[in-house]
Amino acid sequence: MKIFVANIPFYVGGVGIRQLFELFGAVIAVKIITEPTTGKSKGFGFVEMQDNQQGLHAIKELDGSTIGDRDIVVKLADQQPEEIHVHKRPRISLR
DNA sequence: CTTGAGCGA
Repeated sequence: MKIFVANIPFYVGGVGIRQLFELFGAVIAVKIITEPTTGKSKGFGFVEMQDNQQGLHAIKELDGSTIGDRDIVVKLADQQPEEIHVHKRPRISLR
């Protein structure tokens, strides 16, 4: 499941957020949105978690929690991944 | 552009 995280302090990067969510389960990917030019964090990002239950649990526990000086916002992302089938076959293309 | 609402290329 995909999770939207906002109000992240600018000095906090992907690793920090990852560690936070790994407290609740396996994290597939973390993406902090950054300014392409400067590379500075926009203060929000996305976390994708393996298990939906753990994801919901993470949202429940982490939303409103405080990192440094800011209360972060954690909710379900608008656009969820296509489908969560455990048997994701690799897409092979031979050249 | 020493900046804080919002959902990414």
